[in-house]
Amino acid sequence: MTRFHLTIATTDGKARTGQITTAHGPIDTPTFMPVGTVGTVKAMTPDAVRGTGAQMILGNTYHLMLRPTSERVARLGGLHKFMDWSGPILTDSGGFQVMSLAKLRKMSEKGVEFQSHLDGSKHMLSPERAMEIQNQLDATVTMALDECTPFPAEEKVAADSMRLSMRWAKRCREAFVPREGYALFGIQQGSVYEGLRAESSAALTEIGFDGYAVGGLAVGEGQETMFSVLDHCVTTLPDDKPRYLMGVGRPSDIVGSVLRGIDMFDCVLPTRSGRTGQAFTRRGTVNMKNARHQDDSRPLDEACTCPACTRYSRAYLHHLIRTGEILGAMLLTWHNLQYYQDLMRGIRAAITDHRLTAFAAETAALEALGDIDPL
RNA sequence: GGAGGGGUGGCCGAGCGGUCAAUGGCAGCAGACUGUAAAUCUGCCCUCUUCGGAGUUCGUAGGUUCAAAUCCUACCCCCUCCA
Repeated sequence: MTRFHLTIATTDGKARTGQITTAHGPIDTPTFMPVGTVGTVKAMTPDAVRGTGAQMILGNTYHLMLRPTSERVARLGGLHKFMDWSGPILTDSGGFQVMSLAKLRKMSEKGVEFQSHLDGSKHMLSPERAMEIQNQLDATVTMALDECTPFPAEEKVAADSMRLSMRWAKRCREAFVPREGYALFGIQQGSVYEGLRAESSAALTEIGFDGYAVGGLAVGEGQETMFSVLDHCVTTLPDDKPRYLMGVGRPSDIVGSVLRGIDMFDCVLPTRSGRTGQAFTRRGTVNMKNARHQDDSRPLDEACTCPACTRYSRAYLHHLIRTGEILGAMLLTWHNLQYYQDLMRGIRAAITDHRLTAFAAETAALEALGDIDPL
């Protein structure tokens, strides 16, 4: 039987490395999940995504609900089959769109009424409906519907928002249909307030979830603040269940968060940046749009094994990005995802070797260098 | 040879007496991007600047006017049609 569960192999301070067992295969933690909002990791084939070492990807309730609709995906055999991703899939609940599409939705106790950004049609997303959609998508990990509280938020506002998310979390738990190897994650909110985060943890733990996410961070508060929030809010979550920091982040954000007890991450940064010309490398973050790469015959990252680095020059990658060619977006996305997965492998090895603190310092120092001229 | 049309900042192209250092677009130079309304968005883009401004621009040379990219004259180029 493939019961959904986390097995911790080694710990290093608050950090842990191990494996999550799911109905769709194992996930080595800490893990990074590439974002595939509308049923595709943009500019990548599933094989390529898998090839970088990614084991789990994200999909999105809101986007797939509108198009092609969860009912259609279900009819076609579920999201795994539909997009040819046989591994685990986690679907966000639409909670982030509550924030990012704030102008296109109305909140009530019942749920969120979205006005489609595609055609203006109205769609009621209640906790129950969010569970139904994610079930139809056949998500391995279903996320509870929450409100991603914007930053900054007054304590009273953050409290009201968090408590609404907790009431919704309970309704999600009740509506969720348990299946072997599948999971439902609750999402902690509370903005930057320690008391609210603790209250949220207690509420979620009381309800009981298969995993716990930390939401509402990396929304403009800055790394220092995010880390100080994580310092107190992560350990209030059960330590025998996966802990997922939603929407994070830069390499240094990820390592620093692992150091504070996080097991799972997702972020659009490697894919979006890949499409807009920014590459993460072992020599700093490089903007491939810059004219200084025009005649550079060297590889983007000499130590990287991805096709962009092993088969092409910086000059060619620069040319592709410059001319807006699709291949440029593909190659840089590929590279960034490879870099992120290499980073996660490095993190896991560092935990195993009990040297994550040093590893984190190196990552942060590298990022602080910024866009240096490498090699 | 005749009749028209036109020459505007790297390119294309608005403007047609003052509110014009001159709309836009492209190219160029940078920046941003954190549960994706993003192959997107933002800034700069004549020269100098203490960023308040200052100085030179709209084919060339004159002229009219308080004021000209805009009106007049001459000249130099370019395009279209006719012969």
